Amino acid sequence: MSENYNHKVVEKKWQQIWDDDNAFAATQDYTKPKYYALVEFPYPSGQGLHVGHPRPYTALDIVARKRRMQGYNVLYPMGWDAFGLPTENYAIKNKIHPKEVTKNNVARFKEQLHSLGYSFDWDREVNTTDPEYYKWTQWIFLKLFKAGLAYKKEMPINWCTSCKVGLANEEVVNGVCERCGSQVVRKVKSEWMLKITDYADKLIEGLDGVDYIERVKVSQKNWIGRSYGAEVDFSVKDKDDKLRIYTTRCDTLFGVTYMVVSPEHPILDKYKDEIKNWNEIVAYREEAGKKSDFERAELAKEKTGVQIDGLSAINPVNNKEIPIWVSDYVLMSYGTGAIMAVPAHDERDWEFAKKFNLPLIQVVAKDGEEVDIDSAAFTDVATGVLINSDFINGLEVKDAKEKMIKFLEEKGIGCAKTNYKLRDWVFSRQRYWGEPIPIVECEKCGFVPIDESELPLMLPEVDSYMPTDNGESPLAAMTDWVNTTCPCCGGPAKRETDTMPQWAGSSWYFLRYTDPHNTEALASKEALKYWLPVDWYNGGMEHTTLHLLYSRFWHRFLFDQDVVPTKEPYQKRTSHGMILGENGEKMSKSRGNVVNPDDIVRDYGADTLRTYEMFIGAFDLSASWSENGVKGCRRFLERVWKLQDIVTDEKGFSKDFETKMHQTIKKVSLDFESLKFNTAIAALMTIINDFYKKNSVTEDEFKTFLILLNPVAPHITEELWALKGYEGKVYQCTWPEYDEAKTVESTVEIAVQINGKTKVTIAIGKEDPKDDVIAKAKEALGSKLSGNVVKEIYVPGRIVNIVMK
RNA sequence: GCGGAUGUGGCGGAAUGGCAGACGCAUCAGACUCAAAAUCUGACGGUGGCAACAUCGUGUGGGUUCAAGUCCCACCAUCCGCACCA
Repeated sequence: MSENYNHKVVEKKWQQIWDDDNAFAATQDYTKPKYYALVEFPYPSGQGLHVGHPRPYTALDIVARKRRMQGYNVLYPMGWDAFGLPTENYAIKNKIHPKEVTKNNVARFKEQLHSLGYSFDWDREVNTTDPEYYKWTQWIFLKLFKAGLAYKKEMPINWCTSCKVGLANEEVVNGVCERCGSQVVRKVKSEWMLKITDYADKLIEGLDGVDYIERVKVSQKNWIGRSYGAEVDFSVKDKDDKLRIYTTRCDTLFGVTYMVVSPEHPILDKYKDEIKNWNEIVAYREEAGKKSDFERAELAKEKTGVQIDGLSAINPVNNKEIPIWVSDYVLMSYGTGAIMAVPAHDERDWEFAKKFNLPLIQVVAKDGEEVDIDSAAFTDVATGVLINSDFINGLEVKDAKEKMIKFLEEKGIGCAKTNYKLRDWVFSRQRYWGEPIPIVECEKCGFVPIDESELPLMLPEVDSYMPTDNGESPLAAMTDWVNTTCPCCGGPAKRETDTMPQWAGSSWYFLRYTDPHNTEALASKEALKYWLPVDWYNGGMEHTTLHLLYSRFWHRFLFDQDVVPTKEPYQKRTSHGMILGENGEKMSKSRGNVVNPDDIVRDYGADTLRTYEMFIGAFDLSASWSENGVKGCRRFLERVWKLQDIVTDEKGFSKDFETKMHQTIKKVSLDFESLKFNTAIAALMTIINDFYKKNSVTEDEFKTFLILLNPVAPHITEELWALKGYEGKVYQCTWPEYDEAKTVESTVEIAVQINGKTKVTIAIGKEDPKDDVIAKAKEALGSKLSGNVVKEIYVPGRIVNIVMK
């Protein structure tokens, strides 16, 4: 009889052996077929590993281990996204240098990951806070700057009152800080910006060539928010001036009954002396200015606005005079900050017009029939036909748009225009623990990049990391660091004191893994050419419009700069669901439902944790933790362990088991590829139950089983392999192939139905002719078969259905 | 409001249009044990029946089909994004 399964001894032993063997290092042999599997590197927080981390890590560990056994040179790396606020806050609170905090946290994380038996190539570990790493983050920034894609701009930013830091639009969720949940207010600051908007089209088009789950593609497209329309100039009456608007419905120009400008629109100040109700306008503007964009949207239920008394506009297509209003439903940050209002065919305009009693003119009719526009705006583009619109009358919306644009362009009063919801990326953070921005400001030369040879621009030691209320980075107090000379003219200059956001280091880390110790370049051309693109990248849905979009932007830029060989960084993107607490709620300290993976590894073992997290349910859906479920997986591994007692010396698969073995190999192989780990494990559970039923396992059946289970539970399978004295180690084995022909049973049990309802089952030969099967079925049905047979259906190897009246 | 996803036993979840509920958990019964735990064996959607069996059953209502959890139409509920984007 075998000894008991002692996971503590077994797991420690094999982790040591893999380390000693350097078993999972990617090789430099660029002639072998490669496979690059990637999971998002973690932020090494003080809390240590969360039970949610192992889900994606195990999933791709399974893929990586399987690919190695299939002969690929596999790169499955891990690193640390270690800059960031929590570390800095912890450092401030406990008066330890963030560097130290990071070091300790990384050590803890690494130990935890190690205890889970992942096949990461630790020789390629990267850390975004390492100067040898952020040297290249800064280098990329300089490239962006030199390409004109990084610029500094005075602008209202999202300011988190608690973190005391500016946030990117993507980091503001429901009007509060994505990280700490505190209120976000507007604050005008001079900020570094990255022109991600220049890449909007490329980021949309790049999605066509990659294999991302659909919802990621959809979200990114929506976030970029491209729309095709036209810009049209309306002249201001009695002024030599124009008011430019953006519209996606230039076909409705004849239906314009008024215009609306945003409260921040410059035309207001320009003509303030002629605006009779200036006081009223100023009051409205102040009221609107107090609200954040979010609040404006929140309070959108009721439209507000003020008519400008003293200014009016002329509709360029029919020269009609129309009033101009000010309202905060028009945003300065989108389009031109001014709109033409067509209340008959736009819901917002309709609402506004109803409230302020403005006229409606119907210019689009449903299939040519006028509709009732007093009860609702008519916005259906598909069935719309133009009316009351002069030269575009009778045209469908699509054609009317085209003709109108042509007209506008000929007359020089408008042109086709594409717009985006995407804003440029606010890249400055008023914090210490981030990459210094390698720019100096010279009184004479303006913003000047420091020389590449000066990189890395090291983060200096400071006395206090405390963020300041005045919105300046703690670095600003370091006068001897701040004051420098201009690389251009040699005169006095000041260093930029803001640092980069956390998203900087994570926007290119996957490139560094390909060649992490390179001191000449971010990675060698050969390494990049061989390893890129990442074949499979798994990460959280929450990064869809942040990290994933940012890194695609940087990568595409680096492609344009001829630094990287592919347009897109990731060939395939999948996403995992969250692991919730036992009560179905999100795990959190305050809810008291947090599970610590260390406890599970200690009590049940890493293999059990890995198996459980893969068995818990569909990979892309969230799943609730269940301690009983963990026990069930441990029980399964116990049964695997005891299998060694019934293994024989017999080679090959036993005759009656051949089909089952091939079916299982097929099922497991395919399921691992399509993230269906739960059904793969179920198949392994099923076959082990069958092993016990026949009460013996041949050597080859056992070996095959161990190899199939190995990616999920690597330690126990290696140990059993060694205990049996089989040659080599499991991770060095070749992944078993299945023979399609042998997955098919020669005799099958099929259902016999009458009118679609199963009555009996019969065993038939797979190749039996229809007549024989029907005859057999009728015989089995016996007396149940009474009445007129209308139709006899036989789907080979599947089902018999007798249709009766 | 727009977009996306989900809806199947007591629970987590399986099902290329072809025997709904694989696999696991929980529960119950039996074996082993002085006893318990562990382990092993068996039962396990509802209703009726001692039973063979019958009948209903995959969010709701229609439809297509010999056959629908699966396909089509219309709804409902929950979750997640986005949200005055002209």
